[in-house]
Amino acid sequence: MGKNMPKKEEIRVRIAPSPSGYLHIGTARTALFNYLFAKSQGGKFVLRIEDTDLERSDEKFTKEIIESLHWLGIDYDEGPDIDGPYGPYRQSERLETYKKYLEQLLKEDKAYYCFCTEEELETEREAMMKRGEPPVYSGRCANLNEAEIKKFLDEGRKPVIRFRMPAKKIIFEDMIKGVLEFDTKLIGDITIAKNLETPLYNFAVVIDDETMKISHVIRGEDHISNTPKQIAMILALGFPTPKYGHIPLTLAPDRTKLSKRHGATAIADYRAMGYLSEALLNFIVFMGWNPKTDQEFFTKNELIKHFSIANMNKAAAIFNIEKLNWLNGQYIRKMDLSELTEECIPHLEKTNLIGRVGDGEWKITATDEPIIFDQLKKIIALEQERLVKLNDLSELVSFLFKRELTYDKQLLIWKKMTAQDVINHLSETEKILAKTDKKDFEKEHLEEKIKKLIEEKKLGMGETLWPLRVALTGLKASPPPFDVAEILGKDKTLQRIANAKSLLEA
RNA sequence: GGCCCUAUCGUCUAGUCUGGUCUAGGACACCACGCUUUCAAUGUGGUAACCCGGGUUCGAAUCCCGGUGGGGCUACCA
Repeated sequence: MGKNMPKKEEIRVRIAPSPSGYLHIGTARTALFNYLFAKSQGGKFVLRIEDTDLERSDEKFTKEIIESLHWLGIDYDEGPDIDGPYGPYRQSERLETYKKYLEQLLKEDKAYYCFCTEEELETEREAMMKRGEPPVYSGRCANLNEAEIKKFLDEGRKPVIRFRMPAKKIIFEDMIKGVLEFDTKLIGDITIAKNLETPLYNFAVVIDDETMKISHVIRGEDHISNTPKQIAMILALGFPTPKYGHIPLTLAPDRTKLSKRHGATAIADYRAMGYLSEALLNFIVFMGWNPKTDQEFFTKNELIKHFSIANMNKAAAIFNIEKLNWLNGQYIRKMDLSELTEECIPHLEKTNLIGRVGDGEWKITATDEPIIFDQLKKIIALEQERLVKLNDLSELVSFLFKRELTYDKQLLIWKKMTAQDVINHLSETEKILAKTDKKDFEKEHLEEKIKKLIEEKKLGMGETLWPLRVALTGLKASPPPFDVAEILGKDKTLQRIANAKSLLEA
């Protein structure tokens, strides 16, 4: 490499959530695309916390955002908790910087103080809309003289700072949407700060993106209309313009912006429901992007390898939970059993089926019996191919943890059997099981024995297996009886069969 | 109201730039069948879409124009 080669401009992108709520699906998706864009090109991804609105910001949300991002594996290179060369990464800690540029703009007469009250502006806007005009600021305070200013100040009015919007066409090429054109006359002089110490969004973004050397601004398309405002300020400040890419929004099934009213919208909600982060990531990326092949499963590294912003869609996508569920089930099935068990244990604890008594030791809440990891693993194996999301688990396996099963005795009866038939069939299997050694109480062995019995005595599969299964589970849908018997163990298995028989006799 | 974005199965989408190979492909969901003691998983098959109207062209999902639908923005929020 020649020493005189110009250094290639570093790719730096960011997400800039405001800590006024949990990390939202939409924000996470924007973060993912930024992350993939950066990582696929050796760039840097930064997290910036936009907490200029102190009223609505809360540190607990900053923490939560960081945690959710971490859980998803969307790792940033610089952020509030990972220092870098362009920090600090919270807007509330960058006030000096904004002030400096605010003063510059004021001094150069590219911004001015506006004394209009919110009420005055409101009525003005309404009137303009009524007349079918774009609701732009009238410019009433654009050229105030000293006496007028003094008068307003004496009235006790608190001014805001407005940017003097030059009248021009602003054209930029969006990486996703193509060439976009705006007329600033329709925008007018926008407010950029409440005062020197409290900048407003559009201004703070411009300063931060420049001072953090952001090369590409990739964000939701709800920001398209902010872009000309920001470019106008960039031009006034003499900054270089970053490249823009506006990604389509994700919508709820009713085609409106995803919100609380539609149910879960926070990443943390999905985590709590037992969605796997890999599945969620895989799902989210497919709303708006696709590899142009039939491949549907992607690891994070594969995504990095295959991602291209040119493959992004232009239209909004609707959040389809059915597909997420399917994907999550697929990921669960492919998961290593020990790992899956680790993930599942907190859900069993949360529903109080088991309680932790020590390191790697639990006890069954209903019976006080101890249970170890390997036993839990067997239980998870039972449901691995049935699970859609982890918090469905407890309901599926609770029959294993109960002291006694309660169910309708009619459930024991297979098709046209009589109660006596069922008792007889249960007795046959009971005999075989009673003769089986405790250490041979293992599903393959049991299956072999019982199927042999069925064949020899011509008992019928359904007639034998259905009552047995119900006796052991109390459920009309469950895993096979052999698997259940192994987990239950000889004593409980026999006990449950006896219970079923007495239930029928009653 | 104004400005902007957008439009292929119910949903996610391929195909649109470079018109014919598209009687429009894949996936989810749904339905049927097979396997099966039940559920699940799995296998096979099926239903299902180019928003509408003009134009250009031998030929349009693809190009052009006009509608319509959906979405976003229009704050002293971000």
